[in-house]
Amino acid sequence: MPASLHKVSDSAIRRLSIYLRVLGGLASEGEETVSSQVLADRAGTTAAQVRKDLSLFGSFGKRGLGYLVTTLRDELRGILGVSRTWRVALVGIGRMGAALLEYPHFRARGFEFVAVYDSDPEKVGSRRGMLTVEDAQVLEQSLRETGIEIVVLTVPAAAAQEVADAAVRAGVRGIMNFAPVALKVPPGVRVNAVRLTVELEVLSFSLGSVADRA
Amino acid sequence: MPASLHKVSDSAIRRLSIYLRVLGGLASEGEETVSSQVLADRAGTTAAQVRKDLSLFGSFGKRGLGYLVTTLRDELRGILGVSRTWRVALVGIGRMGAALLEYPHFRARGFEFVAVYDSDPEKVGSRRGMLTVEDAQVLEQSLRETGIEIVVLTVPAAAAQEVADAAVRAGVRGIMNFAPVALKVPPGVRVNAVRLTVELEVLSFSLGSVADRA
DNA sequence: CCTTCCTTGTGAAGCTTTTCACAAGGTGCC
DNA sequence: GGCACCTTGTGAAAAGCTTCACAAGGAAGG
Repeated sequence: MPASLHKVSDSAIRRLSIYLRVLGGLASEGEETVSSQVLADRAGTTAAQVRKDLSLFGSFGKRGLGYLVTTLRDELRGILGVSRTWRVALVGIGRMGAALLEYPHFRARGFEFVAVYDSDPEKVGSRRGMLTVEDAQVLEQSLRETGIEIVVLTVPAAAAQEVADAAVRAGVRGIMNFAPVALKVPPGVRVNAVRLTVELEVLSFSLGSVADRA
Repeated sequence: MPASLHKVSDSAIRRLSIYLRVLGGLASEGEETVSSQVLADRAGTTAAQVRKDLSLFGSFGKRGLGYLVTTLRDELRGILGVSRTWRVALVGIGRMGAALLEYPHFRARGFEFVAVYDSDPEKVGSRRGMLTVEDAQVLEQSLRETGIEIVVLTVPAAAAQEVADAAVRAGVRGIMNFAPVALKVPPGVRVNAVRLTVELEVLSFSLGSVADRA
């Protein structure tokens, strides 16, 4: 029944991450068990979907009772790979980059920024909280030396591919890309794009057509 | 062949938005025509997918030639509802809110912030660029009066549902939600969630399993 | 211990989305 | 004007994802 390597869909993983967030909330409310129905309600999906998603990785529930909140939370952490702390680098420290650097939920969930890069000489050398902005020119070597595996990209679109290439050469395997371009990376490297304008345009489309759903 | 009201999938709309962005780039490069293949490459999808997506709304191409860049761009603007300018309100002006307020791509694509709200007395009354932060208490009435239809939510999770309820009462029909909670809204109101932590956890998962794709 | 009730895990069905493959239509060169 | 070549639009097939429905397992109370 476990299926660690049977390919699991992206949307299933997204939901697991959401379940993990919900379980955190339930745990701090003192709940000990939770049914797939309640989990689904809080996560914005259906009970069947929750059970199916979880069944991709094992049987975590108790029939007649539900799931043990903290146990399931720990299982999900293991599945998602967030029992550990991930060291993350930020490239491009504009307003968006600065906001992400301080974004409390990242650290709370095990993602810690340990390096910041920018190509603007005005910014290089300045402090950002615990960190000093490094020159983007040293990015490749610096990433390689620190063994950082995840990079968050908040650079202008024109620079994004170049930075991504350097990061990949340095051994980075995961990129969270805020720049509005489709990055080309070799197999084995995963890019997750955050397209803020797209999200707004989807809203715009929905508001335009009269028919809609909740 | 046009299918304005045949339900169109969310992912198709997301891709249309991406095509629109790509077409903007092609236009400013002076390209006059583009094939589905080139459009697909730049958008990170396949030629067949591009043609299928476009065919949902009409026949915009010329066989043997491709698509006229500016014409298709204008068609997509119409389809997505961004030929007009959308007046948008921001609720919650922390670091993330401030970054979004200045995010250049929003305005460039026709989304203009025209109001900012926060519940922190320290912030209420302060200026943010052209705008003055208003008290979240007046949000409902103020939104109603200005007829704003889209709201961007960057408030703490605990406050999000309450704010969303007020916005909905004020006639808002589209919400871009950055708070890590699933909002409950009535039919006819559309919520688009931006889950930054989820995106990182998807990366974490991909890096954990050895098998991976580009 | 037995009965009743509840909730999971999961094949199977149903639905949606993507990919395939090719006829049809149009371009541009000769 | 004709021919060779290119690219779209689109049914049909394939793949993927979600929903359904229920047997099986376990809890709780009497």
